[in-house]
Amino acid sequence: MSIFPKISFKNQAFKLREQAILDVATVVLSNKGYDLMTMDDIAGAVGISKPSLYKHFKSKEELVGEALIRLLEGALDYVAALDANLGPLQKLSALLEWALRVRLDGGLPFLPSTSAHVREMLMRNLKYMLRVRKLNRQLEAMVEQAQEQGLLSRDLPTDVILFSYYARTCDPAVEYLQKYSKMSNDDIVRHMLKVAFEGFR
Amino acid sequence: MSIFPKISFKNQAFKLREQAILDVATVVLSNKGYDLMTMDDIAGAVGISKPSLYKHFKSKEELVGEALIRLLEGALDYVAALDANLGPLQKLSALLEWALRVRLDGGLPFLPSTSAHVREMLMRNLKYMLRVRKLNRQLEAMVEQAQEQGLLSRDLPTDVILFSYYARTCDPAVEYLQKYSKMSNDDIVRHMLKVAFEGFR
DNA sequence: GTCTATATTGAGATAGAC
DNA sequence: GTCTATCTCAATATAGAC
Repeated sequence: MSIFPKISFKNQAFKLREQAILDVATVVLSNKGYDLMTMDDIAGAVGISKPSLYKHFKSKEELVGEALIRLLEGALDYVAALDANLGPLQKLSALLEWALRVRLDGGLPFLPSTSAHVREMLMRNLKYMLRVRKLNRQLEAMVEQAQEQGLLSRDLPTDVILFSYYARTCDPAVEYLQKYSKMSNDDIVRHMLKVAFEGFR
Repeated sequence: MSIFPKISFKNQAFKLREQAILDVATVVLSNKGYDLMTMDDIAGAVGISKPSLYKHFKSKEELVGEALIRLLEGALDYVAALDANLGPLQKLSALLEWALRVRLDGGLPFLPSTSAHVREMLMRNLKYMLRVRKLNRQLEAMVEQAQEQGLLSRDLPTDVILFSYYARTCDPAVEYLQKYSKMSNDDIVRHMLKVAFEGFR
């Protein structure tokens, strides 16, 4: 007659709700952005009260940080699961495609470069920065490799390519195409990849 | 002994201050974005009180709208002043270069696609939308011409190119390069143009 | 742990004296 | 037209009952 099962069950429910909160936060963030997202929005959409929400996350900043960390971990997992036989360019292309599809499905862009406040907040978030740096190291290595193999322009500095690559993961053209063109998601992804790697020409 | 000169002089000073306010708003907007920019910031930086600021602009939305309208008019003037002998691709390149330099000098990006609130506010701003549509018509014509002449990819739909073109004017890679690389502004512009038109390869 | 009700703060906007 | 002082309201965060 241990009481552990009950506690464990409660914990499990708690964890599940935590994921539900993060899911909601992700959608709201991607729709309204950080500043316009309110804790009332989140609590209301999840179907709990605000104080309960604060039992899970002690501040708005922490909540948003965790949502972004989960996203980064998704990216890191995706990279880790990539076929080791793929070349650096294929990996870069695959990850960009993944990021675009996540966004088209209502997910978040990496690196919300939007608000100075958000950037600053994330820079103070060690857990987040750890993952950013890990992902960045891997991407930088891929870009350098691809440049060495002549698959990416050697005329461009590595950081120009790398920053531009990040920028493509949050390219606003995606939302505009989704909203104002009748294109399928597959077509949007295909075209955005082409523009990123080949340019307008 | 007409009183007109005095009134005219006052009016002139009023107009001058209006420009000063817009200058300040432009810088603050580009640094902190819409949500973090406060009317206290603006009043403080201009050196006037908040009620005086509200004599010039009856709301924050109107102030920001006017700042963005001034920017768009700069772009329209720039396009109008372009050598008529230039081809469509050269014009597109020149305008993108202009936009990047404006931003590197502390100016604003076109189309602050950042916040849903800002987008919505601008859509309601007829004066702003009038200029957006005018600029958009001209750019669309250039892209179509360039595609017909085979200077831009004919595989890509026109709106993909057009939206991506807009996105390059507010590419966050610019700020990252400015902040984290030791590159000169000229080099940043050169590289960003190359990435936009030729892609990473 | 969950809720209702409330404290607190920050920022847009204005009243009213000069 | 300009300012000081203030209003108002929305949103983060919490106190306290159950």
